[in-house]
Order: sequence, then structure tokens, then C-alpha cells
Amino acid sequence: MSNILNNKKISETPFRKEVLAIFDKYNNAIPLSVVEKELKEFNRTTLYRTIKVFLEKGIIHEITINGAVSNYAICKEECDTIGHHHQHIHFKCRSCNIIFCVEVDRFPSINLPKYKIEQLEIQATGLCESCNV
Amino acid sequence: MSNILNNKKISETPFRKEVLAIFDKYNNAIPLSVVEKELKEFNRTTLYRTIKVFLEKGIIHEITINGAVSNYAICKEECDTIGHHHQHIHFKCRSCNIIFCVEVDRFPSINLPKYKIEQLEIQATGLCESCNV
DNA sequence: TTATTAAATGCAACAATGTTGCAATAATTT
DNA sequence: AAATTATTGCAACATTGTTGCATTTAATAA
Repeated sequence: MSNILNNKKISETPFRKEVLAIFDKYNNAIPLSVVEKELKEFNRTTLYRTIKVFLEKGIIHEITINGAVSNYAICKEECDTIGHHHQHIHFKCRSCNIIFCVEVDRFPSINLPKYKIEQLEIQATGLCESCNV
Repeated sequence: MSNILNNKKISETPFRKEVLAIFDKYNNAIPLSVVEKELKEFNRTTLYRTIKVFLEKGIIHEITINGAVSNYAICKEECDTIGHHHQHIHFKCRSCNIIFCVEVDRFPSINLPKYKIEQLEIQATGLCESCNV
């Protein structure tokens, strides 16, 4: 975790380490508002730029379900500037509203004759483990 | 098409008819910027409220891929205030950037033991028919 | 068809979100 | 340790979306 920034070849600054630590602390996706709450003080511009760099470098990925505010989660897979290579789905619980990255046994594939599909993003909604009682 | 508003039990106003006609004219999803360009003149507040009502009533659905600006498309399936019942995927072409609703032979299903999945939204990216040459 | 009622619209003001240029500062490289 | 490069903070701005309220329009009932 601590050497992610080095691995991705971007400067290791106190602020970036702090933001990274926040994402690492959660095991679900979080919106910017949560990141902001965790930071005691911060500069909005710097935060936006940090998020943008993290996205570009494949450190985190963005999840937007149904036009709601974006959530962000650490990429556990090997992602990079070229693209993301996730084999998990994004699950949003309609009860607690938390968005989880969930591993699936078989990640579905889709074949469209005339199209070339390069990436699939699967967003599920329903009830999560905790709320499905 | 012309009686969608009646069917959904909302007032049939000139503006709503105009917006609906725009969605109907396109056979792919479009962002608000396109709707705005098609309207000669319009009130921003009214447009936002119209979009919101159309979404709530299941007249259109919202597609947001990777945090980019939302696109909207008419619901061909029977959707309503309760929810959407789509059996198509959303395909975004990385070349022309157009988002299409594409029918698939078998819509995938996913089983997560402890979760209750109620809806699946599948977003594919790659090259569309026209750009995949 | 007209009067009544309910809903939609337009306006102005505001709130939230995101961007840009530039000077100051901090991290990396030599 | 100095030079270079990248990051940060600030201020200003742009975009996107929301709210209250008065006005207008559409739907409903008489």
C-alpha cells in the first residue's frame, strides 16, 4: 500500500499518502464527501487533482450508478494509465446505499456480432449481505 | 409515442412533447447538451424538471458511464415509477463516444450467495458497428 | 363551454461541483 | 546542495443542478 505511489511513478506527497490511506481504510467504495470528512483540512482543488491523478494512474476507479454522485475505490487488480482490468462487479445496496466491489465466480461475457467489446462494467443493485436479512 | 405522456398520467405540455420528440428522433442515448441544442429556446429549470419527471415515470432512463456526463434514452421496455425493466446493455463507443442501448440474445445473470440482486446494469465499452472497421 | 382546481413554467437567487492560471512551495534529480 | 520538475494553494470563474414563489397553462368538474 505504502509504495503504491512509487510504483505508479508519481511523487509521494503527504497529501496523496493521506488520501490513499483513507481509501485503504474502507473496504467499500466511497464518495468524495467521505474523503473530505476524513481529512481534517484540505484544499478542494488539490483534492480534485489528486483524484484525477489516482484515476489516470489506475490507483482508484470511479463508480457511478444511475447518475448519482461518483464513488471511488482502490483498484486491487493491476490497473494502469492504459486502462482498468477489473473482474468484479459493483453492487449498490438500496438500503444502506453503500457501493461494494464484489468478486464473482464467473465474470459474464457478452458477444455482440458487429461490435467490439473491450471492457464490461457490471452494476448490480439490491440488498447487501448486512441488509439482506 | 404521442400518447406516452397520457399513458404515464402526466400533463401533456408543448415543452414536454418537444423534449420527448427529441429523444424519439435519436436512436441512441443523448446527453442534455444535445437536447439543449435541439431546443431553440428553453428554460434550464424547466428542462431539469422535465428530465426528472421523465426519469421518475420511466419514460427515459439515465446512463452514466465512468463518471462522464449522463446520457438519456427512451425506455422501450415497460418501465414505471417503481423501476426499470431493461433487458439491454449500454454500449459506449470509445471512438465516436455515442452510447447505444443494445439488445442481447441472453442477458447475463449473476448469483451472489449472500446478496439479493434486484437489477443489473451492464455497461460495455469498445467500438460500435460503424467504428469497428 | 366556462369556471375551478391542480400542475407546470419562468424567474431570480442560490448551492454544489468542478476547472484554470499563476505564484509559492515541496519533491525529485543531478 | 543546487537545479529542475512537479505539486500545492489561492482566487476567480464555469458548469450543473436546486429552491421558492408568482404567473401561466392544462386538466377537471359544473
